[in-house]
Amino acid sequence: MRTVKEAEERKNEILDAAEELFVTKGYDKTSTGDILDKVGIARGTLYYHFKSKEDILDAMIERISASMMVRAKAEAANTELSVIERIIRSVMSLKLQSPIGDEILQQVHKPQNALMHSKMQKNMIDSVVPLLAGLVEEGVKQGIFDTPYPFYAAEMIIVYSEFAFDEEQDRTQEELMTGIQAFIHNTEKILGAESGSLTQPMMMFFSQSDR
Amino acid sequence: MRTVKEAEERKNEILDAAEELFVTKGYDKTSTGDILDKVGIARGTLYYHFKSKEDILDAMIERISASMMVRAKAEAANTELSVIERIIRSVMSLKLQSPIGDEILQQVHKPQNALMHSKMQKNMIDSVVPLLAGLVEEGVKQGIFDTPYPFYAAEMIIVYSEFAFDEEQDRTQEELMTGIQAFIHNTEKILGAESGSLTQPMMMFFSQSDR
DNA sequence: TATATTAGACCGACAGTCTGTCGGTTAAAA
DNA sequence: TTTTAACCGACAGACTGTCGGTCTAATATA
Repeated sequence: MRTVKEAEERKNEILDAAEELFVTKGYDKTSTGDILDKVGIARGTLYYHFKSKEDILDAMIERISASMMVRAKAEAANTELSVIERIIRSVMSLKLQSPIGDEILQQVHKPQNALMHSKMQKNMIDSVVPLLAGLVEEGVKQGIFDTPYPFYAAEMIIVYSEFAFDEEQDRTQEELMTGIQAFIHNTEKILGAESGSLTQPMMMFFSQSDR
Repeated sequence: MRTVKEAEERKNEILDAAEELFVTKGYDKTSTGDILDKVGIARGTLYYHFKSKEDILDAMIERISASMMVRAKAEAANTELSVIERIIRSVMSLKLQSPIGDEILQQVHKPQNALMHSKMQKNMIDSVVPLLAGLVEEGVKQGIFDTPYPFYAAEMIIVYSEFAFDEEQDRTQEELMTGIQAFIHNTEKILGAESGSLTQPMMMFFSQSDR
């Protein structure tokens, strides 16, 4: 009746269960008991592998974040595309293809999940900003951007996009459209890019991908 | 042995105690029992006035936020100052003179207090952005700014400043200085202001106020 | 091949803490 | 005297993390 597995395997089983529960029910409302039931293990086993509930959350975020960065880095390294295209694709790779489901992400942004949300956000920003900063620098060298602060330009863009395109912000379709236009406009200004130089590739991206 | 008070008075006593505890110990680590002890009332009394612990948090944030907005609005309405000065002073009034203590705010930004932090942030942004947007519009009319999106310009500036000047970001003194310069630069770009037009009043502000 | 040993994985009862409820009590106004 | 708003504290229910002990499978030993 007792199944023994390699630590890594069990850990992943636990993380799988936790991820689904945290994301559907929320972190606070998921009890360690829920995870126990889902995985089919005893209390002691959970705490043998993780030192606390929050430890599970951290590991889960680490896992998600790592897989997202693989995608983003791949997009950023694709030298066949222009710098602007690479920026758009690597930033978008974080928004769209969420590692989990799709609309489930709405749950992440409920006030209850503040801890999960802020941890994911921090983790994401920490890893994406340097990536984007590199692309911006490249753009500056190529003469298509003009800013003395590539890093902080990247930071401001990422931080704001993280906020503005959160599901939590309940804006109408129209507000969202204006918001996107404004975002593009402001981004061009911050990067010191020519007016409209981002609009074109952006539209192309959106028209080729479904949503 | 039993003291009866007006509901409003008790509520404020509870909020006073909660505010100090939440801010020093953190929201999660403060138990309702702690609040009970501090105020010197019984469990039932607390739940007579507030429907849950989170309800207390919300009320507390409402109270803080309201008092902050009074200051910010006063600065924004002071027509003796230039638009740029009013922007600086109203935004700064949120950062500096925190309604609580000073360095205590560090606590607010620990991961534990994610709920409190995000609620305060959301509340703040919701109320400050429209205020700042008004000032930006005024600047556009006066010809010192140039942007087709005053509201979103304001939003981007506030959201980013909220993030960048969080105590949580542990940056060196030097990084902070470059960060501020970059922030000013980017802000000028977003507002379509002349290069350097923000730097001057900003310096003046910092030199006259101690910190 | 058969048996003993060991270490890592696992179990579940339990202590301790916390939130929110509820029936009942008291002080002060009507 | 009655009524009502404020107050009390015991208690139910839930949850997290701990701990002593158990099992399994790999390895060592005979």
